[in-house]
Formats: sequence, structure tokens, C-alpha cells
Amino acid sequence: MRDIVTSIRQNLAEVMDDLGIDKSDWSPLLTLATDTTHGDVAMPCHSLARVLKKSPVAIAEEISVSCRDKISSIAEVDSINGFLNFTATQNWLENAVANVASDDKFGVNIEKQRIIVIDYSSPNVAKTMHVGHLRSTVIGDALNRMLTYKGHHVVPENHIGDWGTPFGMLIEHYLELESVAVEDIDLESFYKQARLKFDEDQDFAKKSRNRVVKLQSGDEYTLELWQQLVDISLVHFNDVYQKLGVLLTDQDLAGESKYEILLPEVVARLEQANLLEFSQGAEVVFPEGWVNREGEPLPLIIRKGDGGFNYATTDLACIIDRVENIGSSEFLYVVGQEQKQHFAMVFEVARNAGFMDESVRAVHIPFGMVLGTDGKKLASRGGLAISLKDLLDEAVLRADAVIAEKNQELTESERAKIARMIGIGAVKYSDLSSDRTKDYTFDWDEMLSFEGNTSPYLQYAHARICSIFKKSGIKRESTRESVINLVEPSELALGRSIIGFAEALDDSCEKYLPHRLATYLHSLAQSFAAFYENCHVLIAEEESVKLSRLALCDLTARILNTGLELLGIESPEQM
RNA sequence: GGGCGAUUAGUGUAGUCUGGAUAUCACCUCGGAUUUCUAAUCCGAGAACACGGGUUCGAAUCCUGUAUCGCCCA
Repeated sequence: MRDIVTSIRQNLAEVMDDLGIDKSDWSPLLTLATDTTHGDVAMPCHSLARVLKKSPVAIAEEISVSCRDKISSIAEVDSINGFLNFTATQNWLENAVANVASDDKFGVNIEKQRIIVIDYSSPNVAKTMHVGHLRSTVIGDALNRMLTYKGHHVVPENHIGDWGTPFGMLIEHYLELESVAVEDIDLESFYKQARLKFDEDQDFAKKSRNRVVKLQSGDEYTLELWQQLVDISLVHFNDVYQKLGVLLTDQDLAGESKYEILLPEVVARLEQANLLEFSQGAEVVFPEGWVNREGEPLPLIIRKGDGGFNYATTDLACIIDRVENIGSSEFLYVVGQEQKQHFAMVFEVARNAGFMDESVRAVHIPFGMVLGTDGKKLASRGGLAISLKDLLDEAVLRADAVIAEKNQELTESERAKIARMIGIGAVKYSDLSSDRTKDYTFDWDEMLSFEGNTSPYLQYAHARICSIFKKSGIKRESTRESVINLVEPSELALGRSIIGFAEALDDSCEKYLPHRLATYLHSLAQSFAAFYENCHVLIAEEESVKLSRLALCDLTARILNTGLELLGIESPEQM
């Protein structure tokens, strides 16, 4: 509907000029209606009262009369209580819907291409992926898809934790397991066992420390062992990514090890920029304005007293890599809220050191925690993190049970396929459908419900439409040339919803908030359900009505399918 | 102690950036619709902007204070 605001604004300009109302006074007042019972677009005239020395009611009425004829092909105009209200005409809506229908991107504008790096997922080698990785992976992947759809060149980066002092003990532990076949290694307990040995066995701890030295000095055999450990982990990560249906591949890996050789250069450049200071034996940078609990300047630690580097250093190295090698000027970090201060400091230091200038947009995209139904951070009964693989398997199992109950006509293999789409979709959608900056509650029953703002509801709307076509034997493509008429109230409502796709996606992309797209898709599905309830499609009395409604169905299904795909969710044709 | 963020019906949420009319959508509760195109749905009703002050013609939205909760601070 934003297009109609633009056309009304253009058409209003002359009228307002004649009335002697300054553009800067009235133009910002003209916006989409907050209360759609009055119309599509509204303009509150109260603030004009002071300028024109007339009552808002009189002003609104005067404008309404003066512009009525001029905009009659776009909208009907009305005034009440000092508000001007514009309601799109049937003709305008039909045209707008036709434009969406004939555009293979449904009205979405391709933007001037930006190179956007998105940092997401980031699991740790030698550990299983757990619920803590879910949000970053799912949100990052949705942003990847959405921004790509807008025409940008997205560079996903998966910063796996594959380097650092723990790798000494992990490699030693791996060596002691040599009797175990590689594929039988249980990552669930691997890290914990290594840690336990490290804490309790002094010999082991000593060997581990020696191993770290060997690793960092590039000892060939040690690197080989390290690589094996990484490879085992990658098999696990990729298994989860495949189940989850995310776009990440091995091409996107950008582990900490990749930046290791750049770290001394980061230090050198910081030194050159005169930012580096020594404090308590460590090399640090003090960004302005940060203080610790004692009120002393808060440092960003670059190199610790023992010579080891910190996360901050790797983050700075990444920034240099992105600016100088990838040529990107937009970095998105899909990382939990608790790291907010860390990123603020890193960005500040990077700017001060000249690693990135004002043209670079570095954005931390924080998200809240996943809570259990008890309101606490989601964990297993024993208080441990829940394995992501187990969680996804359970989602599919639960979805399967739900479908088995609702549709007995599906074959075993159909059902398995659909259960996967619904189960995984439910988990992703329940994450993506609420404001990412807030915590959300993980509730199986709610996310798998076919009612409410859930992916099964959206998928069902899509499947219902597919079912209409299947039943009638009419090809979806054959409706694409049909003229769409919007007559019944629920047809008009569906039409209004359909033309909102581009706007919803833009809004979502601009703020990096996938839930805005999700909210839109839910309202589209609702508009469709009401339309379907109130308007006969296949048994419509007139052929032209039937064709028009079939075209509406097809268009709705295409947008639902595309929208869900942008969230990383599949749309089954039956369920 | 300092910093950051949050608080919307019984529950979960949208809207807050960019102030506008009776605050969104759902779960839930209650009432209604089925010779059905998938009722897995639809229609109607109920119930909420944490609290105080300020700015404004107008505040859920902006400013400020308080409370509660969460997170961060070698």
C-alpha cells in the first residue's frame, strides 16, 4: 500500500499549493492509516490548524473537497474529526495486484548491489551443536536469503571455534582414543572427558600444554591430528545443517585458525596507530568512554600476558580481511545480546585504527535467549544444553505424529517428507516469528499447532491452495493470464494483503528483523482463509469469477511459498 | 558500583525508530456457522500499554524519575 501514499502525495501537491499549505507542513502527515477501518491512507490535519488559523475539522473538509476529483481514480477521500481518509479504489487495487502477479519478484525492487558479510552459526569444533546455536543459525540464514533476494551479494561466514589453547587437550585426548574408530567418536562427551582429564591428571595437562606449543609452531603431525578433529566435527555440523535446511557449506567456513596468521599484523597496525598500551602485562587498547566496575578505563585485550590472543584480536583481523580482501562494506554479526559491549568496543577500535571508515556499516545483530516453558534458559532435565540434532529429530517425530492423526491418506514416504518440512519449519518459524531481540519460549505444542501464528498454519494455507488446483485438474500456470477482479470484501482484503509483500520484505531487511516478514505472511494467510471461507472458487457461478479467484489463489500460494522460503521454510503441497 | 536492554489482556505477541482516531494478531474463555472447495477453517464477544512526572492540539511511541527482571564489566 505504500505506493498509493506516493501517488496520493503527488496528486495532492497542487491542491495543497492552491490552498496555501506548505509542503513541509503537510507532506509528513500523509501516511498509511493506523486505523484501517477508516481507510488505507490518512492525514491528521491537527497540526495545520496553527498555520492556517482554522479548525482541523474545517481544514480536513476543505482539502477533502478540493482534491476529491483529482484523485478519484486512485482513492475515495473522506474527512472526519480532522482526519483526511483515503480509501483505495477497486480499480487501483486491481491494477496493483495485477502488477504483483506479473512480476516474478512480486513487486520487490532489486537494490543496488551491496557485498554483505553475515557472520552466523559459529559452533565449536569437538563439541556437539546445541540449542545455543539455533538462533544464530536460523536468523542468520533467513537474513542471508532475504538480502540475496533483494539482489545483494551475501557472503556467509561460519566462524567455527577451531583454534586456541583447549586444542592441546583435545588433541591429546583424541590420541588416547586411537582405538576408537573415527566415526564412532561421540562429540557429546568428547570435550567433557578431555576437560576432566586435563583438570585431574597432571601428566595429561602437561602433555596438553606441550601440544598447544606444537600446534602453534606448526608441527606437521599435530596439524594433521588437528585437521582430523576438525573434519570429524564438520561431519556433525553438516549433518545438522542439512537437517535444518540452512545454506551454509564448507565454502563458508572461516574458522579462527584462518585468521591466526593475521594476528601479529593486527597488533602491529594497532601499534602504528598509537593505540596499543601495556596494562597488567597485557597489550590492550582503551576505547574512549568505557569503564569497568572500579570506574577505571576498560580495555579491549589484544594479547594476554602469556602471549595468547583474544577473540577481539580475531574479530579485528576479520574486519581487515573483509574490507581489504572481500571488499565488503556491510558486516552483520548474528551473535547473542550478551556480546553487545564486546562488539561496540571492537567496532570503535577498528574505526579508530583505520581498519574501516565511515562507509563501512558494521552491525551487531543481537538476539535473546531460548527459554523453556518454565521460563528459564532452555536445557535438558539435568540442566545441560540440549543437542540441536536431538531437538530437530524430536521436532520431526512430533510433526509426524500430528500429521498421522490428521491425514490418514498419506503414504509412509509422503508423510516422512512432510513431517520433516513441518517439524523443522515449526522450530525455525517459532524462532523467526517474534522480535529477535527478545527472549522467546520454546513450546512444542504451540509451535506445532495448526492455529495461531505458526508455520503449520502458513503451510496449511499453501497446501489448501495446492489442493484446489489438484482437485480441479487446472494447472497453476494457466491462471497467470487471467484478469483479477476484486469485488467481495474478503477479495479486496486479500488483494490489499497481496500487494504488501514487497513492503514487508523491505521493512524486514532494513532492520534485519525477519519477524516482520513472518508477521506479514501470517496476515496474508489469514486474509486468504477468510477469502476462501467467503468466496467460492471452483463452484463460483460465473467462469470469469472462477478464473479471477483461481488467479488470486495461485498468486497467494506463490507469495506464501516465496516468503516461507526466504525464512528458510519449505512449503509442502499437501499435508 | 557503572553500563546496556526489557516491561503491552489469564497467556504469548505486533506496533515504539518516524507521536494521530476505538492499541495488532493469536492462544484462551464464551456464543455462532458444516447437504463443505481440506472445519486443520471461518464469524462474533470478553480482557492489556509496569508506575510517577514532563513535552504536545494529541503519548504505548519522545524526555525524565521509580520499580521489577535480564545481560555485560581483563
